[in-house]
Amino acid sequence: MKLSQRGEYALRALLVMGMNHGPGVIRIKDIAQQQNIPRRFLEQILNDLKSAGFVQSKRGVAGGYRLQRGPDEISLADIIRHLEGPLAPVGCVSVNHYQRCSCPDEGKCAIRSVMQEVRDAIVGVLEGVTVAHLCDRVRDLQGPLENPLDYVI
Amino acid sequence: MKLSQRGEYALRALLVMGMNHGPGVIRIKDIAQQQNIPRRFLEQILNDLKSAGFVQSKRGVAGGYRLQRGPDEISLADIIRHLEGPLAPVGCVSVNHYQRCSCPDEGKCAIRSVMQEVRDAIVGVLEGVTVAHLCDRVRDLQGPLENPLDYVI
DNA sequence: AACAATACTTGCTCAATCAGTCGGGATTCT
DNA sequence: AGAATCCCGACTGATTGAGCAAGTATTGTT
Repeated sequence: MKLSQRGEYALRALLVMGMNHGPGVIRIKDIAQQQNIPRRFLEQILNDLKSAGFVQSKRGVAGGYRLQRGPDEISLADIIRHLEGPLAPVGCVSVNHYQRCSCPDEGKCAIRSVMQEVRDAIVGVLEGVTVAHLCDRVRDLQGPLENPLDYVI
Repeated sequence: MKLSQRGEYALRALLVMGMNHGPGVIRIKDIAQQQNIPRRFLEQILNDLKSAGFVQSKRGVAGGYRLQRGPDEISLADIIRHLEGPLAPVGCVSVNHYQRCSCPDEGKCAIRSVMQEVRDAIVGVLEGVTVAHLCDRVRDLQGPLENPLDYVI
């Protein structure tokens, strides 16, 4: 029931890209500095997010990253599933990565039925939140600011 | 967001003890066989559960384990917290094992606010389910049986 | 008192995962 | 041509997970 450091960094990076979403790209270096993420590590992570189709990249001197889809089309559930694997606490209640467990009859397994509820609770939250929602929250939480670029994540 | 094998075994073992709750004890060997858990590994786990105060043991030839408190006094949240650490997906939203994260202002962190909801959702389920509830579920799920000892977990 | 069955303790292994680091290669703008 | 940037693969060092093994201590039975 843990989000890895890698996962947290990824979310933070995606949020930065969400806040600055537009035609242009953002440099890894900037994200790393702003969010205090080891640059080399972030490279790996963004590369991964790229092959998963969450972000696009542009190489060369004015290169960087941007979201591939709109911020409202990327749910946290999708992101975390890709980075951390199943959201379900045990494989036998995972919808997308089901894996049979060793109990004799799943249909009658009480533990499974509880874990099912846990899974649904987690997925319920994460499926309902997109990067765009995250951006809204940032704006809500920070209230009105002098400089609209002066936000914090 | 994962329950370890160890954790699953522990829950299964506790459930067996819950179903057979009474003055007597149950042998490790029996639990291990019934639930298909490596015996040596289960010894470790039960020992751990013992030092945590969930179960009692009796040594010697008619020895074994039983629940220390009543099945209705042990919540899954307690058990899992002890075995796996915090239920929260990130330390900065954990109530019992809070740990500051690297973001500049937690109060304004959008990711944190989502993770808070995830935590609450998980805790909401797990806090509400005790070993006794699990036992009820077993009985519900299995329906009426010839032999009341002939249940499955 | 001897024996057998049981729990207890300690220490070990082997593999996987996490959190990075590093060196260099490929691309693109100026 | 050169600098800035992303890209790729390998590597490390620490930690955790999932057990195994050998032997010790305790207790009931005979």
